[in-house]
Order: sequence, then structure tokens, then C-alpha cells
Amino acid sequence: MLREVQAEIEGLLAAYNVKASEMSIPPKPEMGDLAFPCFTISKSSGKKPNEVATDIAGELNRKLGASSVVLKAQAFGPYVNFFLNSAAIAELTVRSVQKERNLFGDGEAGKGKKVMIEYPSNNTHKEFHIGHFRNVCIGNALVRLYAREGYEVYPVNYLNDFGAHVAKCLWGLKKFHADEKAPENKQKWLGEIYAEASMYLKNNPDAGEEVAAISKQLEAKDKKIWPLFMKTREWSIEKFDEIFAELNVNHVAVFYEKDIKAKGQKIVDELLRRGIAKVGEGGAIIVDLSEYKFDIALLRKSNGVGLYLTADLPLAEEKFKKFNVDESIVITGQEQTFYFKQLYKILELMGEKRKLTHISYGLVNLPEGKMSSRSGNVILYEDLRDQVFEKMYEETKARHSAGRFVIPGQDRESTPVWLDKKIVDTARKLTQAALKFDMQKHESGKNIVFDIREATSVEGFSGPYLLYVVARINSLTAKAKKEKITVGKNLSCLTSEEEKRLALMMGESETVIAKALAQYNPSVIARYCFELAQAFNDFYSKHSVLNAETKELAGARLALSLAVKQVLENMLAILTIETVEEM
RNA sequence: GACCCCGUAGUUCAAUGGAUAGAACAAUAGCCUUCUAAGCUGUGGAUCUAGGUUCGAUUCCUAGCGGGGUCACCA
Repeated sequence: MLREVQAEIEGLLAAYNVKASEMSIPPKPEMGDLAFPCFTISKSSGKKPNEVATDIAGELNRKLGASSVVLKAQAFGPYVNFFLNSAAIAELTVRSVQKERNLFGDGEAGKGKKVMIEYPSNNTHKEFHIGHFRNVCIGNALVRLYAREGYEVYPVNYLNDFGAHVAKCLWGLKKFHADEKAPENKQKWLGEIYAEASMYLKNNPDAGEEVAAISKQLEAKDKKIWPLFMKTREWSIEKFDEIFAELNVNHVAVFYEKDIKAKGQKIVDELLRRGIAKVGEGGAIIVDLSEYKFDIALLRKSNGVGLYLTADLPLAEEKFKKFNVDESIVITGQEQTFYFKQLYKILELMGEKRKLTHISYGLVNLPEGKMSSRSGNVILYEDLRDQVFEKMYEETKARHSAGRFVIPGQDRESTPVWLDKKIVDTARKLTQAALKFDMQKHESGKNIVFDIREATSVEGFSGPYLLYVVARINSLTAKAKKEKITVGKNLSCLTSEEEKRLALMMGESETVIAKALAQYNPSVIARYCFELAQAFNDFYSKHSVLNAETKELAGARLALSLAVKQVLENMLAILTIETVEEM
């Protein structure tokens, strides 16, 4: 709720000591604009909720003279509903958006606090699939959400460039592809080789010895493997940088497993000395966490080779040395939830006092089941992007070719034909919007079923639907300029239900951002964007902006439309979705 | 076997313990000589089962059924 409106309502209800957060929006517009539930008061007073509501409504109506925002209060069962003055709400909201612009909706909860967000912590020598893409989307959104709440945010990445998967890939490369020339997309090639090697090893476990030998060579920086490792690692990193740039990821630092793993081995020795770790079955080094119900964590294999934990312990140290933050967040798939409980418990035992947060997201499944590189059933981000782009390109081209708007028998003006560069630029933005929206429209913690048809969809609950609204508003602005209609100063003529609804919804920005952050869930933003866009399309179809009854009303509606555009762009920016001028 | 997550229209997803369980897609019937029809308006269609907690349960508890994940040499 807009601060001004909130203050006024809380003033009216001062006697009942309520906060705006207790209020809700009634299910139907004809039931009012805001609802105050009377259950709490009913409990403390012993009266029935319905009676309490009636009493309060009557009392409030006698005091309303002083209020410009609330028109009347009415009891609906156990609720007291408020009917608000459209013009007053619209005026307050639009002015507020005009003044604060891209800061509209910001909060201050994080002022003076520093937070580091690590994502997507992907692996070199492996594919970058749509699961990683989901990770990036969630991380991107959290970075922006924290920033908008006033936090100082440090997005970082941790590249796993040194684990067993690297040994597997290099082994497969030497064994099966030693004489081949690397193709253009080298990172993709490595990913395929990794998958191939994994499958081979599953069927031929004996070959594991050879892989283990490569692991040892790697940890010893043996010249027999090191140059190949460094070269292939670079292939992966180059590609990841390209993808991150495309997806608007801006890491302020990147940590590499290869640089810290040796240090991790020292930490393991130290933990052994301090008695936190001990020697387990077969000579492996473990931490027994069973008293915390976290079972046993493995720090070092019996053959001396390190594991994830071996690197994650020094990683924490390195991270905090570089950035002295209050909270450290890591985003991974939910299958690592248990692992992170172990990791954070060990760090705590080592004396770490910072707030350590693990945020997990659900799997991205395919309609036919789980993604599995073994069955070749994996969708790579780049392949998906190319597929979506093709569709957006065709669609855009068709809409802006000669004759598109000419209806048989009618002499309707056709829009100018677009140049290919403009089609490509627009289709690129539409592609990103479609993909990023599709990934963020579901609650982040839940598994989702990825449907290519839905990802390429341009209608309904989709990215292009939102960009379409912005394009329409841009078009209004351009036409208004030609017709010499200026953005209205007097907004008191915005009295319709649809205009009020838009204003009320825009006023929710701040609440929505806070909620999305509290739940670590960008889908709250995505849904809000969609609902605001729907409300605008409803308004647009019922009321003409430029051909309004009076020039004043046209100007006022233009101002309202521009405010909607601003709010939509503010929220889409959190999802790192750029808008298009036209489409 | 133990622990964690999930079960809502044909499908994919919403719903701080609150009002008549919302959308989108699909199905179906309409709306372009008026600001971009990538739009708008209708119609039909759902809370896994059985108990419990209470003024009120999709939401909390118990049991069962079904799906996914994790549980020391994997990442």
C-alpha cells in the first residue's frame, strides 16, 4: 500500500492498534478496495466477528469527514471494507511514481548491511543446462531484490574446476578423442565427453583406476595432465563468461576450486588436530555429525584425494577475507540441502559466526521425466535459446512485413516494414524475456516441469505478454506527441474502477518486493508483473486514452499509463528482463 | 530402512489458518473501418484418501496411498 494511504488508514483505525499488513484486498471489486478483518478484536472483546465489523464500520463512517482517501466503510460479514476515492488514490500514486521513478518500490530494510550471493557455482568440463539457467535467474533476481531493499550486494561465483568430474572428462578426452580437433563450441564438446565418460565408467567400473590416477596427477599438478587441464578449463570459462554476459550476471569476484583445494587439505589436517575430524573406515577423514542428526561428513577420501567439502571449507575463509559481509548466501539445487546443513555445521564448529544461508531451488524436469545426460535427455541453455530465438524472429518478421495489417476489402494503413537488424534486436530481447520469465514464474523451491511449448509461448502468462503492454504504452506516447496531448497535471478525472485498480496495484510495489525477498522467491515479482499487465490491458480495452472525452482526461490517462510502464519496468528489471520499444 | 520436499481443473502453476479456491494453456462461443488482436469478453472444468485440532483447514497434526530427492569415498 502506498505510504500516504497507509498512514491515513492507520490513523482512522488508531483506536484498534492495527498495522496495514493485517489488511487485505477483498475478493471482488464491488466489495470494496481494502478489507480489515475483525477476528482478533472479536477474540479479545468476546463479541462475534460480524457484530464487531458492524460496530466499527458505523463508528468509522461518522469520522470520515476528514479523510480524502476513504469514501466509506462497510461491514461485510466479519470484515470492515473500505471504499477508496479513485481520483485521490490515482493522484497520490502517479505523483509518487513520477517523483521516485526507478526507485519507486524500494525499501530500507537492508541499510548498512552487506550480503554476498554465490551463484551458480557451476562446473567446468560439464554442460550448462536449463537447471543452471534457473539458478542464474534466481540469483540474478535475489541480487536485485537485496539491492532494492538497501543492502550492499556482492554477487560472486565459485567455479568447480578441479573435482572428480574434471578427471573423468580429461580421461575421456584422452581415451576416446585424443586425435580429434576441438569443434567450435568447445565447452559443449567437453560436456558431451564428460557424459560419455560417465556412462562408460558406469558400465566398466574397472576403468575407474585410470580416472583415479588422473585425479592424483591433477592434485599433484603433474605435467602429464596440467597443460591439458588448463587449456580445457579455459574453454569452459570463456563460454561461461559469454553466457553470463548474455544473462546480465555481474560477478564481482570468482573463486576457483583449483586455487583453494590444497589449502583445504591443510584445514582437514587442522580439524584432525583439533579433534573436530577423525579417521574413519578405511582411513578416510570424516566429521561425525550424528549428534546433530547430520550423519557423517566425508572430508577426504581414503586415497588422500579431496572432495567437495575439502574445497568448501577454505572457500568460506577466502570469501570472508575478500568481502567482510554480514550474510553469505549460496544458491544450489535442492538435492544439496543436506550437504549444506553438514557444511554449515562444520563451519560453525570451526567458529564461523556469520549468517550462512543456503537457498535451494527445485529440479527442472522434462515432461518425459528427469533430465539425464546418460540418456541424452538434457536441454542445454544455448540450444534452448537458439530455438526460442528462431520462433521470436519468425513471429516478429511476420508482424512487420509488408501487408501484414491489410485486411481484405479494407484499406487499412500498414506499419512500416522493419529492417532485419531491428527484427533481430527485438527478437533477442523477446527471447530473453520469454526464457527468463518462464524460469521465474514458478515458486523457486519447487520442482517444475519444463515444457518447450510454454517456454516459446508469446501469450498469456509469458514474458512477451508483459513486453507487449510496454510496447503499447510506448506507442501511446508516440501518438500523443503527434496529436499534441501532453502528460496530464490534473489527475482528479481518473475516477473509473479500472484506473483505481491500476493505482492500487502500483501502490503494492514495495510490499511485493519485500515479500519476494522474505521468501527468496522471484515468482512473487513475476506474478505481480503479470497481474499489473492484465489490469492494464483491461483498462486499455475499456477506455480510450488518446480519444478520451476531454483532452484533460486523455492527458491524465497518459500519465497513468506512463506510471504503469515505469512500475512494470522497475519490476521486470528485478527479473533482469529488458523491455522493447516496439514489437 | 531413516530423513527432507511435493500431491489443487484435461495440462502447467497460484492461494501470511479466513470471504464464492485464482490464473495461464488446452477445449468452446464471441470481439478489429476506433490508441499494436503477441490483446479483450463469455462458457464448462479441481483441493489424493481417512481421521483430528477450531468459529473457520488447500494450508496445521496423525495414519495411509502416490511422486521426487538425500543418507562416507559421488558431484
